[in-house]
Amino acid sequence: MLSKRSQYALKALSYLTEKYQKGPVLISEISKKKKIPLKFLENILLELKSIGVLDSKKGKGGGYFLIKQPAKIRVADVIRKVNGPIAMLPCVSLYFYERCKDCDEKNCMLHDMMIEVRDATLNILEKRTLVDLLSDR
Amino acid sequence: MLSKRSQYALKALSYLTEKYQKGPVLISEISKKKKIPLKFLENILLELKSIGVLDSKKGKGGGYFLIKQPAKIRVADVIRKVNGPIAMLPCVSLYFYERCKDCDEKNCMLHDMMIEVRDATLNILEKRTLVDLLSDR
DNA sequence: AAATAAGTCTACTTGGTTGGTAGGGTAAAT
DNA sequence: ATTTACCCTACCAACCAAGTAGACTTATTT
Repeated sequence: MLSKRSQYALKALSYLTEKYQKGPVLISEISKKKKIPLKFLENILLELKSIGVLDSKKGKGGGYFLIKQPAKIRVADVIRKVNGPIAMLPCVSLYFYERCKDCDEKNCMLHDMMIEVRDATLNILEKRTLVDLLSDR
Repeated sequence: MLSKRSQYALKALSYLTEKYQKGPVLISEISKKKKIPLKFLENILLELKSIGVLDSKKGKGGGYFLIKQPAKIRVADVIRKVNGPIAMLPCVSLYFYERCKDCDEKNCMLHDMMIEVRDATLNILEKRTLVDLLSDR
């Protein structure tokens, strides 16, 4: 399941996509328009800065804004940052890989099946970008 | 992410698949062979009875055994019982549906994308059965 | 009938995660 | 210097995951 955090992140980013290249947008504005608790949203946006999709300006006239083309910001990357792994098992995760004890990956059928699931999922989430999230309203 | 519970469930069932129609198997045997904490496993097996894939006999010579052909027991159904929803959002879940507030499903692109992900996932997990989990060792 | 084997049931614990909230600090513009 | 707005740290309640403990019930064997 996607966390609230991820859903909020995507909603906020989709709002910023609508306002792309129109100057900084207040956290409070996003919060109000997308019905996201303000302080929670602050925290999420801050985290998103680390994947280089947005930046902020302080002081009057400040706010958040995308610094990357919305069409180049992949849904998968947002989810990975905010939610964590997309795969169903650590041992099949590309970005959060962890070896699994008590299971030889070479001949574990569960492993193989979960790789298939991962690929099918990524095939969708890595092709979709913020632009695909629009017409959301 | 799949819970330990689900992984244990699938491992236990795959062991029972190997022993299909060879009489009851002790929880303690499964526990030892598959390295699953005994009391935790007890609990999981008990829960699995409710989806009608296995039954048990008490007393000496007792144990657990499959009552359905392994080739007809779908991985997806096991996961649903033990782990919960497979979909990434409640509003796109087939078996655990919940309407999402603050998002009109009719024109929420996130919703549509997650339906795609769900279908891609189910296309794999509903086609695979316990038999496909073998050769696991 | 008693002993033993085995699953059943209830309850508890421990640790981590989720979804927040509170409040002061810092930087930038006017 | 004041105001605006993001930054940072800390905290909290509720929930869930993973597992443990122990008594209870049912079935078999002697």
